[in-house]
Amino acid sequence: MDDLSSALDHGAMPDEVDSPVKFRFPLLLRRAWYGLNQAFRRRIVHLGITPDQYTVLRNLCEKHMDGLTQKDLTRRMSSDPNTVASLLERMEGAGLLTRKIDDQDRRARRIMLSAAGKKRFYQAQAIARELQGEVLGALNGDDCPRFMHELGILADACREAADRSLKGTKPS
Amino acid sequence: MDDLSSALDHGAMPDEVDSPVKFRFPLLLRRAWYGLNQAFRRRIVHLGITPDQYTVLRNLCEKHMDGLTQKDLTRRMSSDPNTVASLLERMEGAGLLTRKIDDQDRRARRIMLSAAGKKRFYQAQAIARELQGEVLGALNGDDCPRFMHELGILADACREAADRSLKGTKPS
DNA sequence: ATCAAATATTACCTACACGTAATAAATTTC
DNA sequence: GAAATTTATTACGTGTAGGTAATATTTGAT
Repeated sequence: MDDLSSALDHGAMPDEVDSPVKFRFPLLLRRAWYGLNQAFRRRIVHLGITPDQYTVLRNLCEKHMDGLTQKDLTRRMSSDPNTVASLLERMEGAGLLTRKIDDQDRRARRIMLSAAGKKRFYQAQAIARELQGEVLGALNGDDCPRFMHELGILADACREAADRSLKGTKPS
Repeated sequence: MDDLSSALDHGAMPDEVDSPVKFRFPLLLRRAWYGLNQAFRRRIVHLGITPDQYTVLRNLCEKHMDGLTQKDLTRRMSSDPNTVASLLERMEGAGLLTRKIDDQDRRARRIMLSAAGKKRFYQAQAIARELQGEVLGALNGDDCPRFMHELGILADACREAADRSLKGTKPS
């Protein structure tokens, strides 16, 4: 067809040879994550929060009465400082939390849940649990712990790959 | 502390009782997806494309010489018509593909990969395969097929939950 | 043929992901 | 203890997720 593909020796090589479409990890991961996220978003839209905002609320609510810094939150959410900053800005505007300069480290800001934020969290948590139950119900209960263990291994491998890819692109 | 939490009977109920943090599905899924996406983005940035653009290229390249409509692409990517539209607009501007009105249905636009797009895809595909190999290497090879099968089941369950959540919010 | 309903896409909006650069405060180094 | 480095955050930019509404074309009912 063209000289470009032949230059790379990729005439008409289907990808399915070594990994059938239905089993490719990135595809399945994307499908699962987008689906779960969308389902949750649609179910909590009436609470005026998004899935990511719920993640913030959950992290703040889980035995962190002294609050968290944005850095802590960023790490716990597998997220990014920039994203977390704007997320918290919106949530502060909505009255779900407060940000105050940390006493020990005046560079950092300590995030504390407001009463309204706590209430909103528990409302959404009931919905989250219901949804999680529906989804995990599709799996044989006995297989679940092992599956989650393996997903955890892969999640760690993904994060490590991301960290490795930051500098030097791939240290062989 | 406040009257709001007591009003919902949620004094200080830790979430870990029925599902340890390390095993919660949404957390693991988020961590895996963000990590994988970030790793891939960092490894292909020099090619001038993003992971989502790669997904477009892959779908167009996989035995669809007659092209796909945006609707087709949207479904195959587990994505959204709006997102796909702007994605394709950028990619068309970058010369990776062309959009022309479909002959059979003049509402639709048929997307065709350009030679440059095809070349870019094969360059990125090598990187994608390498990355996938690194990540899946963390898992015992024997466990892989079963894991992928189960992940597929959950992915389907997530999508179905999302579809169910569109109308009626939750048909009880 | 005509009008109503369904469908593919675009336009516009808000929220998030994440990169780079700037700012400010802490820590290390000399 | 002042200067250099590290670290937490913000400011700003591009790209993606996805909602609503508008537009255009096709399909279906009359």
